[in-house]
Amino acid sequence: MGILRKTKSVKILLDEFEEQSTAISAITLIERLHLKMNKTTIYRILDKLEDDGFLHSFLGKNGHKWYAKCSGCSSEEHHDIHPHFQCLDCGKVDCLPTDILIPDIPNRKVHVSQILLQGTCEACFN
Amino acid sequence: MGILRKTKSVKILLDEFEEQSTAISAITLIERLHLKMNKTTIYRILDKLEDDGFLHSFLGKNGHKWYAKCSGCSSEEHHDIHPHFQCLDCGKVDCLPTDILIPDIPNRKVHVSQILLQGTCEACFN
DNA sequence: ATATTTACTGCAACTAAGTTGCGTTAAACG
DNA sequence: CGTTTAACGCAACTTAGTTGCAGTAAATAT
Repeated sequence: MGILRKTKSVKILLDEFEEQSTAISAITLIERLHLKMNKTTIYRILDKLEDDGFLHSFLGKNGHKWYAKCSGCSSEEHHDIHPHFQCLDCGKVDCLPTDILIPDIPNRKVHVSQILLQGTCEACFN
Repeated sequence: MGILRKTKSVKILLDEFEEQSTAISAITLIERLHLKMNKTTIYRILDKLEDDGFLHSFLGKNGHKWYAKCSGCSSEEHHDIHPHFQCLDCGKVDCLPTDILIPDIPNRKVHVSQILLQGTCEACFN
């Protein structure tokens, strides 16, 4: 049901995503903010921000949860199904604007696609 | 370092994948075989069968580990990077022969791609 | 066929990400 | 300022997967 009150904790988390355009894992946030708030709070707020269409989540390598800002989503619909790129050197995860074409598959209907690419990122490439 | 001895447990696990062409999650195998072997053994054998190039693994929804037979892989190289399809109705997961084209991404080098499609499968479609 | 070696197994205890219940705190609003 | 209740912190839990170690059983040698 999304965020109802703009608490101190909510503001702190929003700031984290404002400062950084890359995706952030729940684990990273828990480490980074453990003096400021409890991990339960972090998970609950992330959940709600996702419901609100402010963040979207996906699973990185190891099946751990990552969050990144949405662009143009609402609480009604998430329409930012894009691939994510995780750098195997520095671990950074970005959203890729690139669209990957999912071909039609006979007798199946694809609703969701989760694409995680792994390799070497811009910064680590040089 | 792969399988060295063809034990009873190894044979039982190989049979599971022989009988079924779809992917099987580690959790399912643990449930299904808990009278025949310990979960530690299951995880260890699956690991080794993957090293051997007999199985490949990937993460399903929830980040849980799934395994499926390889076709034409060796202990040197896995070259069956294909998309996987998980049915949201029955939960079944298949390997898709379809190739999905990963476009070149400026200043990044893609090494691995993990594509999980979710939707409605053949059987649940009708 | 029996003995020896050591890879493999089972068990119990652990790790770590994420969840739940509940009593307390602090936003929001009259 | 007082009341309401959403949100918080804490501790305890859940569960997938891992680790260490002593005992078992494949494979190989005798």
